[in-house]
Amino acid sequence: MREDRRVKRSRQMLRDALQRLILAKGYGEITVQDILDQADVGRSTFYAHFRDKDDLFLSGLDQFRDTFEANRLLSLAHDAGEDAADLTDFSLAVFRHVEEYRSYAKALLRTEGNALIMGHLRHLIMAYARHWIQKREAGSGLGMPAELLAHHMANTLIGLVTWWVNRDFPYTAEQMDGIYNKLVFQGVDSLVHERSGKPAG
Amino acid sequence: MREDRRVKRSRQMLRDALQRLILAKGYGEITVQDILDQADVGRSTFYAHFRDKDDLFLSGLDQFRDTFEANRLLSLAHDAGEDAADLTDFSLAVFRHVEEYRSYAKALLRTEGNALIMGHLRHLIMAYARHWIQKREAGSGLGMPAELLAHHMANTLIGLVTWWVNRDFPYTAEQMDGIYNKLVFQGVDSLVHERSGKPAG
Amino acid sequence: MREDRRVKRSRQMLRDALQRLILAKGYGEITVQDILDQADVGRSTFYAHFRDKDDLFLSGLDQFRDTFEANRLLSLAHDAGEDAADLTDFSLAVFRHVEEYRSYAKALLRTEGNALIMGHLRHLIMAYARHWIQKREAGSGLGMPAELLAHHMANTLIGLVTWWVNRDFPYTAEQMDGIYNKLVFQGVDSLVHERSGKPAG
Amino acid sequence: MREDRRVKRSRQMLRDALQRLILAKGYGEITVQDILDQADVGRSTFYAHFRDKDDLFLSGLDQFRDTFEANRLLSLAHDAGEDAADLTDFSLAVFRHVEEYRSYAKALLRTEGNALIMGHLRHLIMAYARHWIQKREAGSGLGMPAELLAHHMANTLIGLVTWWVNRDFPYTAEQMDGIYNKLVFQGVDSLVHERSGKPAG
DNA sequence: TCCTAAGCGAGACGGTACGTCTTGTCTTCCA
DNA sequence: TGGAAGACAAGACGTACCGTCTCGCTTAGGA
Repeated sequence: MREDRRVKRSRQMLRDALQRLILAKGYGEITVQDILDQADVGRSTFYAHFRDKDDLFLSGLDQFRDTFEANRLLSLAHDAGEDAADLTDFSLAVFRHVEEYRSYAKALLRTEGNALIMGHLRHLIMAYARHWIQKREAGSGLGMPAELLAHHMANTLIGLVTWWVNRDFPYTAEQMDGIYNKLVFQGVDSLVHERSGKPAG
Repeated sequence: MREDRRVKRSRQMLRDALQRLILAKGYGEITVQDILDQADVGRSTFYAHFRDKDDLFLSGLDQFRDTFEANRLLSLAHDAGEDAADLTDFSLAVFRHVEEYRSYAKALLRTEGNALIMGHLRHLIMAYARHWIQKREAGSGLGMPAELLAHHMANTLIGLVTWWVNRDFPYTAEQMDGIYNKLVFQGVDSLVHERSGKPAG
Repeated sequence: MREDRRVKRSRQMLRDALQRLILAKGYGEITVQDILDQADVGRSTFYAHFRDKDDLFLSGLDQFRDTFEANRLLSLAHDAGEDAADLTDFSLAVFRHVEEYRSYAKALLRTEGNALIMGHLRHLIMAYARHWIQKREAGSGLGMPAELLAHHMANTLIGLVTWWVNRDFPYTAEQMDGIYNKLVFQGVDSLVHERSGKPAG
Repeated sequence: MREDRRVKRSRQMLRDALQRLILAKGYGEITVQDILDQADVGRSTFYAHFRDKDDLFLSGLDQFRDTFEANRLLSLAHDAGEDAADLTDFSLAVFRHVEEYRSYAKALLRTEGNALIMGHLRHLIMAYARHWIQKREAGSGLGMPAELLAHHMANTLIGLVTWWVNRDFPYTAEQMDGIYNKLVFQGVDSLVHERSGKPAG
């Protein structure tokens, strides 16, 4: 009976239901019963597959990440010979991805913060940041732990995305990525001292 | 009968109870009943004074902020003629304050995130950031909204504090403040002495 | 706040609700939620007062017993000088009581058996039986443990009542009591006028 | 696949599993899932063969009855010419049978009452009682319906067995049968008026 | 000093959601 | 292709908290 396809179906129906509900009322307001009704699934089925609402959400997030990753690598396929998993590409991909799913992103941030997703996202982003740092670090001290740096880079990206989403996307993804790079790599001083008109498009 | 002094006493007992409980089990695990027991106060009294647990917590936070602010200004009293409320001083004061209340800070961060306090803190810090920005901005465009910048500066400070607390204070407050200033004002590039191949966003 | 009268009221409302429901659908089919709805009481209130449905039912049974006992003694008040709590009177009182609450009795027996009430009833009746036995036993061995006898007398009463109720009361209470006395005290042989060939066990 | 022998095997495995579980935890505490696990059988298999737990139990009971009946007749084989199915013989056979399976009997009575088995047993016993009554009744009125009498005779037997089992078999089967006959046929009065030492063995 | 409105503790209450459990049906796989 | 495995819907259970409420007792501050 290996891998009954009903199982996969149930799990997906639950994920879809949750997603719909997030758009409709925001993550925090959703009860397990809501999900059950929306997915037309029995209570025991839910708990057979997921520990709780967060677990379900995270499982969706994993799928999301896979999709994101696939898209990102695909879009960089032509970039042969180069290391595709560069942080820059990564941050831009993040902004673009968020832009693509704007309404979902807005719904997720409805409840200011959502420690769950933020923690998860940070972990994910930090992996890329660590990678980038390792490449640059070679032979030279950083003056601070790589971990702290990775933490900072991830935090900044998340912070900008949050701001961007909450303000209803006042810039393009490319502009946001420009801002991100400036803030993280050059710092605030570079803004004050230079005469700059607009963030580089 | 206005301003029965029992009122003030009840409120303070509740705040103290919450604080003790935060140290004991972390904010998230505390129930209203816990607070009632700890403060030896009736349920109706609690709800007469505070809307809910968060409200009580925030009321404590306001007190905290006042204390913090008083201390900070006091410690800068000698600094006559200068604007004491400078951001630099501010960030250092934050690190020092957190250091002073390390166990409380750790307890608060036990539940990764705590959107409530973080949101509140960000607002507070952003006020200082806005002030700083206004001073530097004079006459020169920033290339991005001051609000975004303030957001970033607050976020970074919060991020560093969080990292610092979770890693159990591996640096002094002064070192952390140095890191903060470097990351925010000079950016990551300044750390990497070999010119990184980072292309302009 | 001693003996908050709300408490008594809640408990009584729950008991009444259960009684109504027993009449309506039989004990076995009733869910806690049914009771809550019927009594217009919150779930937590229910569980604050009773462990579960059976507990509620038994609490009602206790009331019932008190009423029964009060009535019985009252109706025997004139019978001065004699011991009113005689088993004979008791069995008749039982039949009469059951007759008075016929519909309730029928509802209770809907689910053949109901070990809960039967066990409880047996205990109650055995108390009377023990009393009767003690009076007769004086000085003469019974040939078997008094407990066994009490058990038997109670069982027989319950059995007759059950049969009577299930057959829809084909006799009067007085007739049933006569049958009960004959079966228990004289035995089956007394019914069969031809001397049966029954060999001694 | 005529009468697939798997079918018979499955049915027997389920019956055995139930029996083991009854000994282990008492009938009432057993869930269908317990049986499935114990029998190492799938859920659908169970429901393919039995309506529910009671059905399975009853099917085992039928087997049991057949065994009982076979034994009883066998042990009376020499008694040619007489009607072997006499009630007296029957009651004694019951006590002996129960004695033989004492641990199983105890397990079954763990949950005071068990309306299911009791109802079933009563039906069975009543058949014998009816038979006995018919023989004695010839030509003489009983003063009460034969059904009621049969009910009473069955009830009493069950009651005694229950008491016997719950008290851990304080008498021999023969002694119990003596008590049974005395209580049912002579009645309680006979105990009080006669000077008797011990129930007739 | 009295007395009176408020503050207060105690905790009952209705309500909501949870995660667990068990049942009997239904779908899929496999021999 | 028919039987076994087990996924599933349904829904009851008892628990945990919440925020509202109803009590009487105590107590402070104005008369």
